[in-house]
Amino acid sequence: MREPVRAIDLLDWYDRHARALPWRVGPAARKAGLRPDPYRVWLSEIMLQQTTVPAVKSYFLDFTTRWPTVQDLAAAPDEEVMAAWAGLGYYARARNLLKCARLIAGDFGGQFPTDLDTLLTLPGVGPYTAAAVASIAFDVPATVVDGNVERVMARVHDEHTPLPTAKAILTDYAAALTPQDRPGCYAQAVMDLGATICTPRNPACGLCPWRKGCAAWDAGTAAELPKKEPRKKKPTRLGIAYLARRVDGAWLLERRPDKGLLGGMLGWPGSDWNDAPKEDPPIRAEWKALNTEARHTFTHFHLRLTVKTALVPMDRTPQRGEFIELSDFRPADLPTVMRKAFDLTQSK
DNA sequence: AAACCGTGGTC
DNA sequence: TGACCAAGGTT
Repeated sequence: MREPVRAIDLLDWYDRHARALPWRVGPAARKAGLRPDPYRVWLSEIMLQQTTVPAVKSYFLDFTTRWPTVQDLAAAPDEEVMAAWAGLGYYARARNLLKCARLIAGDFGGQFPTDLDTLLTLPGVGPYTAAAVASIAFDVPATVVDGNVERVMARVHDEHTPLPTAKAILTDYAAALTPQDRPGCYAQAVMDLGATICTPRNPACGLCPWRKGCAAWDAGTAAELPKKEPRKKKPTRLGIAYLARRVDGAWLLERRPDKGLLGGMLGWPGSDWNDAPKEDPPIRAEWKALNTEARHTFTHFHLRLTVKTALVPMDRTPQRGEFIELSDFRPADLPTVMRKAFDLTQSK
């Protein structure tokens, strides 16, 4: 007979093994009555959407240093925030981040709502993030369901239904376990368990506080759960990027429209990305293709980008984009694919 | 409701 | 190289 899985056992484990993270108030301090700043909880949760903890850390420190409060962030210019987000990916998050910050600073008097329904109305805040903010910042007993929780629940219940079909049942399992006491610590504890013990590969079941209640442990199936529907193969698309350098060192760049891929970000003028991209240089010049192409993989396709360069005189006007002075140009402000193209012009 | 939306690490 | 994976949300 298997023992029941209980929140209290996970909380005891969390009290001893909680990860120290820049946005986290640890279990001891929380027991003393401390809670994290809701602004920092919200900001970290947006950054952590489909993004690893190591990738987020430096961005979180940079954002909270430059914009310590939601009012500071709300007052920041769009371009500065987009540049600060560059490299983190999923740029709609940054656009929604600003929308949300301005909404909170304006309509909400600077205070984040504490209830799920209101949180869900905020741009960029879905079921996971609403539950995370409610529980972690306010100790509302809401249930977080992220990839970690799905994996832990699939294993505890030895659920073989593949995702995403299994999402609803796994959510029910997770909700049934959420305690009324210390829901904020509990939410972080399940995710810590998934991140450090109940990992996708080679789970450390020997160290798991829930092993005695885990159906997959009994069945020996932990490592193969959760099941997932097979993914589609990514097609390869081709493209051309035009990197024009003016004789004074300025670079020709173009702000991308808010909608679509890399929306709102700075980038090199270029062709569409498809099977047969058309030549469409942004300024009259002698273009030379580099011998190496920039390769980059997006969420749903591979890109092979031909990089063309040209040196142009001071008095020539571009048809698209605008020249940015060398002193104002930082490659780190570009999304990664654009930075890769730039890096190719700097090598050798 | 399936498709779209980034990136870096790992195996 | 390539496939998989990571604290999802929007349309």
